[in-house]
Amino acid sequence: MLGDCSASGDRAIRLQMASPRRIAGPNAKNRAVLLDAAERVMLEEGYAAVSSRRVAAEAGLKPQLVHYYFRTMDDLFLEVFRRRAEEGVERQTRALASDRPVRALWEFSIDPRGTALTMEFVGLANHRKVIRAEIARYAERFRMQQIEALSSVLGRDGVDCQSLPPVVLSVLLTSLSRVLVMEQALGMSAGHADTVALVERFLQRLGEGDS
Amino acid sequence: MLGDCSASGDRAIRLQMASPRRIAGPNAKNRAVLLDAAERVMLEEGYAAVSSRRVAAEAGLKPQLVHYYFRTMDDLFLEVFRRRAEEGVERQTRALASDRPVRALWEFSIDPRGTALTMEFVGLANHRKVIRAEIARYAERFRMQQIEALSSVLGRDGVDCQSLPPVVLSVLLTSLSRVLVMEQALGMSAGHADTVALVERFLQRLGEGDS
DNA sequence: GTCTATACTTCGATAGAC
DNA sequence: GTCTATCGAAGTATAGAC
Repeated sequence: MLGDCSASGDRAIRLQMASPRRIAGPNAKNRAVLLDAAERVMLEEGYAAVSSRRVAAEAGLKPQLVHYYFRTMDDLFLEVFRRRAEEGVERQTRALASDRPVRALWEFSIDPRGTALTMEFVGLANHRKVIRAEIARYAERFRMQQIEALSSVLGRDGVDCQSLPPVVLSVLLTSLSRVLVMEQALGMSAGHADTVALVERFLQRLGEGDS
Repeated sequence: MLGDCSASGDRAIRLQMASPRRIAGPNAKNRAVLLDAAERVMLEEGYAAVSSRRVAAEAGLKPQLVHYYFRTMDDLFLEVFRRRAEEGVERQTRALASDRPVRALWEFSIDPRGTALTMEFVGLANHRKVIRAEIARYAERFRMQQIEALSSVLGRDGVDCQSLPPVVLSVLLTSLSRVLVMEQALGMSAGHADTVALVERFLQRLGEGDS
């Protein structure tokens, strides 16, 4: 009768507590198509617009397929996030290893696309704890990486480490870039040019002036 | 204090192009109840959770009543925003008029509740242009007010106005407070204490040290 | 002036057909 | 291994009863 559910040959433990429904393998072609579509919708219309139906339409697929490739919408969000976060870690690693690490970091941070997506995820994190945990994990990783790199730079270039600890510089650069990009999205620009100029002067003091 | 929009009598032109459906007057008691409920939901679960059903449940009313008091959900969002924005303008005016204006401004900006709500609206603004326009309008108003007040303070206290123009200070304080609050919401704290300490030192230089 | 009944749309998710 | 048919809940909004 009923009892014999997931019997032999399937000792595999169901880590995902939920349904035994079948899901596509991680390398299926449509997975990437859907991830791209979700990301596009998220950027253009905000996370709230990312529904299975909307994403499917964007990808040119049937809505139900979203649930074949991703068990839940949270799974989809998580994968969109992880993909870009991993890419971000790599880009930041390269930036911090360059000959002008602070400038490279700044230019990387001020890139609107990355920030816009991040802001969407931060919004999403407000009411989805799985997402919040994942974002926090990566954000701390980013900051630690920055602190480490900035420590050696600030020590080397005769900047007063007392009045500007590396961790504070990290917070400052992150804050400025985030808010500048955010305000630009709103159509604001008051004070932006002057603020960027201030950062440029600081970079020059570090010997990382504009080439 | 707030723009008491839909004026008296009924010569009032239907600016809202849409339906002639009847709507409650602006002072009906349940309006405030619903606005409060919407704000609470927005803060606790994010803007995406603010649906007519959810808000009604929070307010202890029937879902359809939301549409009696507010023609559309956007109208509801706008009124929640305007109410707090007007209050914010007043609070900032008082802060900037105090004997330690920069400190008062900083403490006002770093208040989590105000920032959290603002961030929700910024997220919402990504895909609702009516909201975007309204937020931008108020944000510029806030900044202008700050610049004006900071100009006299910076001039007065011997801070080098060349290297730190008032508008840049405004952008800096806004950015720092926004991001600090945002990160706190994610459970992050790395570098926060040090950053706050830096701001404190700056306030001291302005003669606005902690009493 | 205030609220109810209800239409119509879109949502996430599952079961089961190929 | 891949996709379709379909369910039940939740979404916005309107028309009309009290």
